Amino acid sequence: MARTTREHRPAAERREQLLDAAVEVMRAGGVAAATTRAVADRAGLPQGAFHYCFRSKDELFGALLERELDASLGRAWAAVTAAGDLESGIAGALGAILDRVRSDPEYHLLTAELVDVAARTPDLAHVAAREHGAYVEQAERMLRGWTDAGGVPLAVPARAVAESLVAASTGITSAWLASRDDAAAEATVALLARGVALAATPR
Amino acid sequence: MARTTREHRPAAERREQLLDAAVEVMRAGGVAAATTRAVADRAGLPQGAFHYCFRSKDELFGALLERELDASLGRAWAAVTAAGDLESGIAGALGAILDRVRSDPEYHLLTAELVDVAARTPDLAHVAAREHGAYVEQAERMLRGWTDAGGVPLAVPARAVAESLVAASTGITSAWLASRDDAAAEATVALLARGVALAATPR
DNA sequence: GTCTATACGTGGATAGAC
DNA sequence: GTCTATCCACGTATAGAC
Repeated sequence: MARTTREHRPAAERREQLLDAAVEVMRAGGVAAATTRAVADRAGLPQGAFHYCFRSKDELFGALLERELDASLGRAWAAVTAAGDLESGIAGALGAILDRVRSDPEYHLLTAELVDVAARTPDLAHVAAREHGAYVEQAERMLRGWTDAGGVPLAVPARAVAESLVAASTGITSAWLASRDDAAAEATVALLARGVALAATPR
Repeated sequence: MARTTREHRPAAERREQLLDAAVEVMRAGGVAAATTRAVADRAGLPQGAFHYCFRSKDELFGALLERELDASLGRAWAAVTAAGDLESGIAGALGAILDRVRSDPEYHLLTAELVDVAARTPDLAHVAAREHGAYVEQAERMLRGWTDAGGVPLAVPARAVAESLVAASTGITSAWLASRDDAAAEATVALLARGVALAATPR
């Protein structure tokens, strides 16, 4: 027998429910699949619920973008702790990111698509830019952690090295997502790690 | 006064018209904006014309993907001709790609989105993979051209260097598309070019 | 072969009941 | 605050005129 009434829950909780559901729907079918109906259905809510949690689909989209990118950011360079020399530290970091992508390709395909869409949408462009900046900053912090502790001096600004690492990780990631070629990805990790380390260290 | 009849043109020509129109529509509004109506309108054709040129929207999408990626590929590393040493050759190549992206950001945002969508779509995943492979191959050919001519030996397989260059160019491109930071992008080009050259050359 | 008119489904959003 | 019923615009595809 169908339940006629539904438990009343605070709107904030419903929002989270809907955001979770949106991610699930998008994982399976991409951004285009996330209609208000599909998202609400997945969340086990009536379609109308959508519009008293979010004013519009665009608003959900913005909220989703911020939440997922922040979450993704938090996990990005986290796995990397210690490092012997600079090269193996960088290789470890790039390898860790690659592993995360390999363990959940759909999710990372989704975040890539989200960033693309955000970069095009005027209201959301700043989110993509801010996210990129935060990503670089985190890489820079990681680098400084190593250099301060291990006494490895850099021949170039840490910021520039950080930018290069972010570019490298993005490139490696999207190459793997397109080709699914493990060997090539690992070779690229090794070569770029070696290269960045060499270019960043005084000779 | 409205023209009541329309000139009859061969279907192949209509297809090109529609593909051109699809690119224009997508540049402005992303992949999602490319509805059959919008595309046909932009091409100056009735909506129904769509369906005797393409069996479905998916078919247009596949055709578009192949055409644009092939075109993009043809232009990718073409600007680079000669090079003094390996490092400046690589820097020139990466810089040329960055310039192309800067001169037409919407278009490159679009190709990025197209690749994302293709990678997710089962029927189209092979297109993304093939494109990536072709891209690497072209970079490898460029490298071989330099090494054969200039007598610059490589310490690692040319293929691995090529993979790294493709990853680097992708990463640099998407960083710039997100941040629009010219200085950072140029610094990354320089650092990665230097790094790849150092890592690829016997020490 | 080319084009028009139209059917049918889907999607976003709202008004108002509970 | 929560939910239902419904509106209207849009999107794809087809049937059939020219």
